[in-house]
Amino acid sequence: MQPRSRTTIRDVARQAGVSVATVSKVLNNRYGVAAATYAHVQKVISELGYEASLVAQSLRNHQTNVIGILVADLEPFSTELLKGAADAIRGTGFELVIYSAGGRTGEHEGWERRYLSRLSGTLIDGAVLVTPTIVDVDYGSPFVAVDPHTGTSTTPTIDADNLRGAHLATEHLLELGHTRIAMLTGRHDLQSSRLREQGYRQALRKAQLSIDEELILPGEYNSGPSRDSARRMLSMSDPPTAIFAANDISAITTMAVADELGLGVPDDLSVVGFDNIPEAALSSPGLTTVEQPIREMGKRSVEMLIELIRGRSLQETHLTLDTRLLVRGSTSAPKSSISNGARRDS
Amino acid sequence: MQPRSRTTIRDVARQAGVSVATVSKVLNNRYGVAAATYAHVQKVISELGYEASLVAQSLRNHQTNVIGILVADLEPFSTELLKGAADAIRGTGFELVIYSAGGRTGEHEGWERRYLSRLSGTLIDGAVLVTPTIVDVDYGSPFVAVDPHTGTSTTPTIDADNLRGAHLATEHLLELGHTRIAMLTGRHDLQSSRLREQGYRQALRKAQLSIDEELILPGEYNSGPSRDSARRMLSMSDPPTAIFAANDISAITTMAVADELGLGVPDDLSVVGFDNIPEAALSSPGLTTVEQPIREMGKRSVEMLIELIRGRSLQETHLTLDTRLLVRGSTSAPKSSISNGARRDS
DNA sequence: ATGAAAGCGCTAACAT
DNA sequence: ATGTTAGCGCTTTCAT
Repeated sequence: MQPRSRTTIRDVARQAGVSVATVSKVLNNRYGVAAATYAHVQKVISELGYEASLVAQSLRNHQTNVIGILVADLEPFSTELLKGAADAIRGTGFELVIYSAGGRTGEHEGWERRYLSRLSGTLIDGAVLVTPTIVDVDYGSPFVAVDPHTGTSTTPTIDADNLRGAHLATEHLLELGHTRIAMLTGRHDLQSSRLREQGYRQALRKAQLSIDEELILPGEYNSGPSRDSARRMLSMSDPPTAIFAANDISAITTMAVADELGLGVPDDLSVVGFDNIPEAALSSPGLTTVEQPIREMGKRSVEMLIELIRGRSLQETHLTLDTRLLVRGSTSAPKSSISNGARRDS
Repeated sequence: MQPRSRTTIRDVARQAGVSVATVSKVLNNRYGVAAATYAHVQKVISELGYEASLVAQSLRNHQTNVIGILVADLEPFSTELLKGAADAIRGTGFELVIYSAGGRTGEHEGWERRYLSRLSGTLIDGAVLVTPTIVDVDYGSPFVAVDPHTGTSTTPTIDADNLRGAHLATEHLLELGHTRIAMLTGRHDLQSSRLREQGYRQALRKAQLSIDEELILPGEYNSGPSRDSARRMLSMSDPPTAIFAANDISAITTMAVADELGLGVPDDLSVVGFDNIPEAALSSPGLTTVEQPIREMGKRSVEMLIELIRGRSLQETHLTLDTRLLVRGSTSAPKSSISNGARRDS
């Protein structure tokens, strides 16, 4: 019933009455095969439905034409990035395989290391690492980091202008007249998170507003912690009139919490997110957010990687893509702005 | 600067002053190694940061403890499914790699065949195939199909109760009093699509309503075609008061088109989708839809596959999971129901 | 307890 | 034009 094992090049050779070397030549379009033999071997190959084993080829050759992309988990950000990467791979002659650590990254600092060591040099020619924890390691084959944990390094890196984005978001709220602006921060181990908080602080300072540390609570880029923190903020005796969340997941969660507490967005509370994941446009009201060109980041990372694999040197090793503010319905002037008149003065 | 190539078992052996066989024994916790030697080799391994090459191991062993999941593209459905699969893999001792054909499946009927032939028997112990075109092939290693193109086969298959789901959706609209109910169909090459259309037709027939073929237009499970068809429907002289879309993407697109045409949902038009992708809850108004337990499908498919890999026989080879109607804000009684009085009579 | 050697499926250098 | 052979990194007999 079941064939004992997969068809190998030897099965083809035997069936065609030639040597394995000849079959290999046919497979790889090498010269030195008579036209008749070539055709005959081709015929046998398709009859048997034979495909060369990627593994055996990988072990033998050192070019595999496969690139890997490692993500910590499959959430909207990484999914969008994967789409961009998949787009970029088309027509390059490379194939893409994806490894997801399945959110277990907390358990192992350096989760990506194990994967990469096992794969590089053989199965894949290089890899894109999304939010890697370690970057200054020699993995034996080229790689590109997207939104890494640490800032400066010699590793080719792609990120978005987190500092400026956070600045824009906060300024937007300031311009609307808000003065009590809270922040839901991200994952402190990630550079992007630290920069977003920094941008927020800078904008407030620039506006001569004192920073109330009680209004800076952890969101962890995640729904659970964001829910708790949002609830705490909105239950304060003097709650903020606006919240800048470090990513869209946190922002959308915040809107849900506001709704549960009977607060209207944007009338009673303005909310700004960061990322512009597809869900941001669909929420109600639409979420004002800082757009990161996520797909573009995926695309660029693959392009950079292919350059490296081809042995070419990169024009720039650190690519920071622009962010921009996208105003939707979740922000407006605070109701109280009339009573305190703060904005009028400026 | 760059080490010439990756660290191999021979490097470890040389460095530790033992043979490769001994290193291999240490790696695989085999007996027959003195405690002192064991410890020493371990030390060298970690000093060198050595990890065994997956490829070489795969070639040698025939068990790899890696399972593959092949998707045609990364859209919300497959992404949710991947999450379910990633959840299920945890703690099983297997790893998961994902291959995305990147939407190029239209070009090659049987796209999955090539991948699978190249990988099975070596790199992966088995695979989950999402919406595969061909199913009755022997790929040399076990696989499970999710939502395949063809219906009956001996291949282990997972799908949801598409027929019943479509029936429920249509009945819901009928109960609300709609009589002009249009349908945006799916991809005709997929079984799920044909069953959803069939469920719709059955429900109408059961309600003694004649089926107006002009109200059945293609959506292709995709945004572009859905947009065109929705526009056409809603511009008719006698437009439908409700639309059942074969998936949520089509449904959400339909709502956007209604909005553009100045029609309110659900006041002027009721919309029902299918799938309950995360976006369905976020749209405004929330989308009434038929819930498919997508993550559960991913989870079950992995579980089935592991059973097969372990050589156990399956309790049931065709698993059809339940679907249920999820009523949100996008459906209501038609405004015209008062004037035509159709509902009052029933 | 340790090591030498064969072989997984394939390709490439080197015969013939 | 075709075949023989070595070897990619690893595991596993089978000697020692």
